[in-house]
Amino acid sequence: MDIKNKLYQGQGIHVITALFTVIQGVTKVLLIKRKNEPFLGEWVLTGGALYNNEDLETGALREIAEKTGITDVKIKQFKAFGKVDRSPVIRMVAIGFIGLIDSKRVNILRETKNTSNADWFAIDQIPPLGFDHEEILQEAIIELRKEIVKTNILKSLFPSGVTLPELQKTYEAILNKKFDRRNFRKKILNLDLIEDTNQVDKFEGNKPAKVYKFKDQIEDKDIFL
Amino acid sequence: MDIKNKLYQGQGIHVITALFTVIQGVTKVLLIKRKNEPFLGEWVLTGGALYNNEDLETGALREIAEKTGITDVKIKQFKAFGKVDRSPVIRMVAIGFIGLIDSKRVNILRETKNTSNADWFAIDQIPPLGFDHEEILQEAIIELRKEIVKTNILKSLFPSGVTLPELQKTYEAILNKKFDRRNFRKKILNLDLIEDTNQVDKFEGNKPAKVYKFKDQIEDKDIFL
DNA sequence: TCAAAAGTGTTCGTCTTACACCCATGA
DNA sequence: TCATGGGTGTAAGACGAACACTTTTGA
Repeated sequence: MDIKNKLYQGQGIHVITALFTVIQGVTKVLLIKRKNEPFLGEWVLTGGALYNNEDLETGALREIAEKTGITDVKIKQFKAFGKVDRSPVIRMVAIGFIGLIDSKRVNILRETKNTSNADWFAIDQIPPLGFDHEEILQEAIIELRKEIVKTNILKSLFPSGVTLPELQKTYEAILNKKFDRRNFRKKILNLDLIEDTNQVDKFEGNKPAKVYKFKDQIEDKDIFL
Repeated sequence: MDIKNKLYQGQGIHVITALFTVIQGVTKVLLIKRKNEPFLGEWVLTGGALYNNEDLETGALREIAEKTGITDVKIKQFKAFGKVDRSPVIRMVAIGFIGLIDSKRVNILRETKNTSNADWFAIDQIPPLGFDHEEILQEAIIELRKEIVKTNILKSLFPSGVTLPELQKTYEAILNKKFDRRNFRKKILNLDLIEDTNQVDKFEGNKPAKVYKFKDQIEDKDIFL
């Protein structure tokens, strides 16, 4: 390989995470306002250039930690984005991740060295985004919907456990669909993603709900049986 | 973005395809013997450096065309591989693709400018591979198994149609599993991937089989109903 | 005792699995 | 007419959808 070959010289890698949360039944994504060129002043997803000394996931987690202070997110790589002109500076390929965090755990850094603002936006009320982040976000939403029915990715949203009614509201928010309570319970328990703790969650004035937690390990289902 | 920053200067992108075929009930992958450093003389998957003027898929297809002469393969991006030390020259991130081709259509170029040999290898008899291609191949096999039950990716293997007994042998080879003939028919037809043509395929000495073809468009199934 | 929210079971239709016989062809 | 391989149906169990009443709690 000739590292001076003009055909492929001067390339770079982005690691970009669509970081979701669910607040009061609304699915939201964290957006950051840029403080530098290119796309100065525009909103983008969490992310940036991958460093030479870190793996893809490590880089994505570093960017998340810089913007949110959160260090224990589960993220999942879902697709690479590499249109020739997706970045105006040099040829950049973006590796896209999704992740979920409990928004109550985050104190969003409103201003950092590279960003002038940050906030949660409902996924159906997204402003114009810089780079190709609108495309990345749309694919991220699809991936998120696939992941929550197959993996324990929602564990990051409920680190201390969740009741089935809460969980149902979360699924309904992310999938944008309503479920019958009885059928939801059967289905979600059949997915083998969560397990009963022996605690109950007391609210005022109504029957306490059982608390479940996401398993640490999910076994893969057989395909095509 | 400071393009001279040492933290992320001097990166590059690989596009790598695990190109599969099925020959007489055996799933095989195309491997190439390298003629240059690094990994001179070692076997690797089809691929190479992405050029600055091409999208990811375009680059992967160019590499396939250079090695096989085939230009109408369906490929699917499935994962990026970015361990810090996966390439010994400069920091390279690989974008992994899978694809299928009918081996009868290929005259493998045994010798090209960059490669000294090329051949099909059964996926359970793979020699040591250069770079991180063993890892890429293992994940590619898993992806292939998922794809053939959800998409028309097998269309490239049977451009002129296929009978159900042929198709069953193919699924059995790729999934490494046997099926009951009657149940296989029901299941595959239910997947809505193929449709009846009104032709039959005559062999000698037995009942002619109906010919089906893969649809061009597969509609996505609802998740979680 | 009431309001609010959680918990639970049954029926029906559809899909999954296991399993055996008939059909069309060329030799 | 026979050997080879292709095509089809049915019964039993599992899963998905629709649907209503009972339980627990605090006010």
